[in-house]
Amino acid sequence: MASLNKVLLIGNLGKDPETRFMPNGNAVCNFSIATTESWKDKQSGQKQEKTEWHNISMYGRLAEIAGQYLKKGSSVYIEGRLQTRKWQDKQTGADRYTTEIIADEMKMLGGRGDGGGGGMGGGYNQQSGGDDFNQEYSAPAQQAPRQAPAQSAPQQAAAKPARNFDDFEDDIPF
Amino acid sequence: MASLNKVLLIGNLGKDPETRFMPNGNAVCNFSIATTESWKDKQSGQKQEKTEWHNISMYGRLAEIAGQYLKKGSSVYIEGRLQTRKWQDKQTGADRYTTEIIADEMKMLGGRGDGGGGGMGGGYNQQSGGDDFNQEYSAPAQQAPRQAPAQSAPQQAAAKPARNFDDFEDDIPF
Amino acid sequence: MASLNKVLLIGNLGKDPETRFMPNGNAVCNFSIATTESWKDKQSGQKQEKTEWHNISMYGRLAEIAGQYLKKGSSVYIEGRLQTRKWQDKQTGADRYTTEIIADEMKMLGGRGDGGGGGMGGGYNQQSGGDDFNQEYSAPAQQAPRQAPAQSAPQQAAAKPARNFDDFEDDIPF
Amino acid sequence: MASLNKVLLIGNLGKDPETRFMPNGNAVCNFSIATTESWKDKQSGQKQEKTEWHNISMYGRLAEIAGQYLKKGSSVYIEGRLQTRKWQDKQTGADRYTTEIIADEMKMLGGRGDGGGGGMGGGYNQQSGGDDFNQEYSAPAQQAPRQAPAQSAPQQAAAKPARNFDDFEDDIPF
DNA sequence: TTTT
DNA sequence: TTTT
Repeated sequence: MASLNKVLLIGNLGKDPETRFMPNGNAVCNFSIATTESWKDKQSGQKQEKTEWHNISMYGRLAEIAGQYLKKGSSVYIEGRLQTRKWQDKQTGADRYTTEIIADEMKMLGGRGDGGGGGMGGGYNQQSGGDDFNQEYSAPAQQAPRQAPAQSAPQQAAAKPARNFDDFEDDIPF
Repeated sequence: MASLNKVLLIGNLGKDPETRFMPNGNAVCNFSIATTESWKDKQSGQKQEKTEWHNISMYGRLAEIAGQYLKKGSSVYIEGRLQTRKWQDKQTGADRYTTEIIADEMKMLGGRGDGGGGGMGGGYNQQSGGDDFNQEYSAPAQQAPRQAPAQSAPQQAAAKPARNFDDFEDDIPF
Repeated sequence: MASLNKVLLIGNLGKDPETRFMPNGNAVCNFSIATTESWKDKQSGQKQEKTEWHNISMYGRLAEIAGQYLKKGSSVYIEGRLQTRKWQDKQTGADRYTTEIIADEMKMLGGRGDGGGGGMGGGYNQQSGGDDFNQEYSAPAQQAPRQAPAQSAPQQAAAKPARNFDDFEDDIPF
Repeated sequence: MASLNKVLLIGNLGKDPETRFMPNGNAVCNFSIATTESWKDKQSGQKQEKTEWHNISMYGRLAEIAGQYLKKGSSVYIEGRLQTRKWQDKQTGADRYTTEIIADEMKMLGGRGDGGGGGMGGGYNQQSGGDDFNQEYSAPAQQAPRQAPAQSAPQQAAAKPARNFDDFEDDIPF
C-alpha cells in the first residue's frame, strides 16, 4: 500500500527567513509560520485562540525565492511533507527530535509584512516548476535532499551565494 | 478500499452568493469562485494567466454564514467534495451534468470585496463545528444532503428565511 | 488573514493503538503510523527508501473507533492538524517539544493487519459526523480539546472504560 | 491574493485507461475513477451509499505510466486541479461544459484490479519528479498544457507511440 | 516569533 | 514500531 505524507498550511512568518547556501551552491531556507485557530468556548461563551508554530524547510530554487521575497509577517501558503529529524543535545548528548515541514510548494498571500506591494500571489513549485521558470535552474538546486543534510552543514554553508539573487529577479512572474 | 473525495480551493466570488431556504428551514447557498493560475511561457517568456470557475454549494449553518458574510469579490477558502449532478435540458430533454463542490468548511480570507471590515478570518465547519457554535443549531440545518435535493427545490424555497439572520449574529466568532 | 493547518496521511500502524479514558468518560487514542517514500537515486540508479513516523492523537468518538478497529499493521487514512506539545524532561527539567497530528477524520484502508476481514473502509468524522452516527454520542465525547490536556491526565485515566465498546458496535457502518 | 485549486482523490478505475499520443509525442491519458461514500441514515438506520465518478486527465510521463500500469478496478491516489472544459454539442451546436481533474501526481494503491502483482505503490510526479526518473524524459512530455488541447487533438493522435513503452520499463521504481 |  |  502506497503512503501519503502531505501538509497544507497558511500562516504568517514570525521572523525573517534564514537562507544559507550549501557548498554545492544549493540554497536552504528555514523559517517558522504561525497558524491560529479561534473558537468560542461553549461554557463561557468567551472567544478562545490558540497559535501553533510550524518549522518550514525549503531547498533549491524554492529556498532562493522564499529568501528573497518572504519576510517577518508575510502570509504564505505552504505545501509539503512532515519530516522528523534526529539531533544530539550537545549538553547531555541525548537524542532529540524536531519535526519540520519540508516544503515543495509555496504561494505568497500578502498580509502585514507585505511592504505595501501591489500584485500578490503566484505559486512556486519545488520540482522544475512546469512552465514557471527556465530550465536553466540546474537539477541540484531543485532537489530537496531526502536524507537530512549532515548536521554540520550549516557551518559549512558558503559565505557567499553561489549565484547572485539578482540573476533570477526577472524570472519572477509578477 | 475506502475512497477519498476532497477539494481545497482559495478563490474569489464572482458575484454575491445566492441563499435560499428549503421548506424545512434549511439554507442552501450557491456561488462561484475563480481561481487563477499564472505562469511564464517558456517559449515566449510572456506571462500567462488562466482562470477557472468553480460552483460551490453549501447547506445548513454554513450556507447561512456564507449568505450573510460573503459577497462579490470576497476571498474564501473552501474545503469540500466533488459532486456531479444530472439534470434535464428543458429544451431538448437531454441529460446534462454539472459538477459542483459541496463545501463542508469555509474560511473567509478578506480581499477586495472585503468591505473594509476589521477582523477577518475564522473557520466554519459544516458538521456541528466543534466548539465554534452552540448546539442550538439544529441537526437538519447542519446536514448536507448526500442525495442531491429534488430539482424543483429551488422553486419551493421559502420566500422568507426560517429564522432571522440577526438571531445568530452574536454567535459569529469575530 | 485566516490560517490553515491541515495534514493528510496514509500509513501503517507500527503497534496496536493505545486507548485511554479520561475521568469524564472521553476516550483518547494514540498511535504512530509510518509513511514510506521510495525513489530512484539519480547517481547510482539504486532504489532508495525513507520511512517517516507520525504520532497520531484522537479524541472522543473517533478515539473509540480507532481503539476498537485499528491494530498493528493497519493501513489508515488520517486527516487532522499539527500540534506541538511542550513537556518537561523529568531528568533535567528542560523544556521539550513533541509534534503530533490531532486527527479529526479517519478511514480504514485495510492492509496486512487487516485480519482478513472482507469489506473495509468507511470514514469517521470527529465532529458529529453528518449522518454517520446517531446524535446520542454526546458533545464531550466528540470534542478534541484545543488546549492540550493536563500532562498528568494519562495517569488519571480511568482503569475502566466509561462506556462499553460493545454499546456502539451496531452503529459502525459496515 | 493567490489562489488554490487542489483535488485529492482515492478511487477505482471504472474501465481501462485510454492513452493517446499527440503529434509531438506527448502522451495523454484519460480515465474515470469512482469514489464511494457510505453512511447510516439517521431516520431509517439503513446503510446508504453514493458513488461519484471523476474524469481524470494526465499528460506526459505521468500519462505513460498510468497507461501502462493502471487498469479497470485499480485503486489509485490522484492529486491535481479542477478544470472545466468547454465544448460544442455537435447535434445542437450548443456550448457544453465538462469538469475534469488534471492530475499532477499519482500513487497506485493496489486493489481488485491489481492482477495479484506483488509490489505496489510508489508515487509519480508530473513535474520532473525529483529523483524518481531520469532527466532524459523531455520537458514537452512532462508538461500539462494549461490551455486545453485543441478539440481535434484526439483524432490527430499518432497511431503509434512516439516511444516504446518498454523503453522506460526499467526506470519504474519497483 | 506572526496575525486578527 | 509499519508496509512494499
